[in-house]
Amino acid sequence: MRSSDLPEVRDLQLFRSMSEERFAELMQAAYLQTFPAQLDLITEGDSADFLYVVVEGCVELYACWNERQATMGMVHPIGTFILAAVIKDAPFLMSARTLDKSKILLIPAEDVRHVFEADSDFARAIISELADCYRGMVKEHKDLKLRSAVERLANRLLGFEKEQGGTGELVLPYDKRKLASMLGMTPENLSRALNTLRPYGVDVDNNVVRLNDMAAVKTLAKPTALIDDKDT
Amino acid sequence: MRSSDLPEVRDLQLFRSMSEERFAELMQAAYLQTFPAQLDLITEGDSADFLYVVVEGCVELYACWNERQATMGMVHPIGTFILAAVIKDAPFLMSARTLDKSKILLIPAEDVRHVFEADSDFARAIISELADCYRGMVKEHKDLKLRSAVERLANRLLGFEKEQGGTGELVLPYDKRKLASMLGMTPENLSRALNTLRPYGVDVDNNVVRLNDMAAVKTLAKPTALIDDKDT
DNA sequence: CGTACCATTGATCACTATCAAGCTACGTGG
DNA sequence: CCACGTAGCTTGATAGTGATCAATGGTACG
Repeated sequence: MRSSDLPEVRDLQLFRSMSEERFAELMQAAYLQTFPAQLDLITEGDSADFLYVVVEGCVELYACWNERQATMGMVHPIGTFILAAVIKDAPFLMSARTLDKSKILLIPAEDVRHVFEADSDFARAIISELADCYRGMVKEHKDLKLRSAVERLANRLLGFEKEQGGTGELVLPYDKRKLASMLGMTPENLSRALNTLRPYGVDVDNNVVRLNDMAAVKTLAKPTALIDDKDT
Repeated sequence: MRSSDLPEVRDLQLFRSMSEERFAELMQAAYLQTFPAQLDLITEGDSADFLYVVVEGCVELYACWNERQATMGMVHPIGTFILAAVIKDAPFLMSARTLDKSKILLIPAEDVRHVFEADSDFARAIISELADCYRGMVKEHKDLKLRSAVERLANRLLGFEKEQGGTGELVLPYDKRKLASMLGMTPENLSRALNTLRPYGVDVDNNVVRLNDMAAVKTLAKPTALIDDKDT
């Protein structure tokens, strides 16, 4: 791998402030690989051999316990996952699988740890990334702990609508089945929750949702920056 | 504040690897203050002026939304909180209040950010701390998303029993009311959940719990390092 | 054209929250 | 020392929320 192959990766917040040499050192041992959809990349409990960077496609993070399974998050280009496990050299707490055919960069964990010991700019970038991950997880936790299923759904719809341009219309970015798991409910329940929202001007046509009465949805959803904003 | 005043703080993982000068620099502007019980220290949404270190006592982290409230975690000596907000210079996602009378060290956020820019050892220590916080939150989230209330309770009891010496007996470290909120349920429900566990050899006497049949509880609780272990 | 998978709906059940009442322990003030 | 109020815990009754099971219809893909 040469660094020139991946300007988008070089441009990641995480790598932007590194020196060219360090970046080259990291990339030298890295693999860029294309995986088919629905392929298991890592399994929780395994040890962290690589840092993963999603370059194309989409990766689902999920967790299992006692035959149950829950989606913990989605990773889109350009994003990394399992940074914390790599840093701590600790077992993964989550599993990951491709959702679509995906191009993924694998950076040996050893090298990441080595470079972060040597390059304090990289160390600072990691801090920023980890702090973001932490705050994201806190928000997810608040969402689940403080809201009902319908409230979570309404807020998520508002979020999708905003990030898709604020046209009052949105496309569900995943299967309803996946979406349900993300929201911490069953597919049947998601179906009913969408019906519950119809009186609030929410019209569903397959994976297209129209929000005809944003005010009503917001009154129900009560979105707040401290849970629903990606940044802040 | 002089650094010699607080050997325990100096011994924190977070500060251990700093040079004496850097540590002195941090401590110079810091306040060590004693607060009464039930005092609000920070409110979610506020901006991060200080990094907090609990030296004595106990602090509850909690979050609110739409008149609802949930305990997000507890901080015991010697532990820090809201590190991520300080680093990112972002608003708090959680509120904090003292549970008991508590001695707390307040380090100006400005200084923390300054020192972490200058001292790469400190930066690395922050990485380790943040990674721990992140992984802790992932575990909390898995716990809530994958388990029922009784399962969460059973696992928590096993955790308390282990950290209190593994004698088969444990003292509930908080009010049942708080414990319920930590576990994501109502006090009434906690009461009933404890009754549900009686057939599994769980005897409750006020805040003392005896586990007379560890095997039975474990069969129900199915504890796993990937959710229930503090380390790993 | 059939198979497989997803989404929806209905019926039912399990779990959790809410509301109300009563109990106990504790601290205060008479 | 006792009466009282307060707060925390428990229990019962009930309602609400979400999960499970089963059946159906639609759609994509081979």
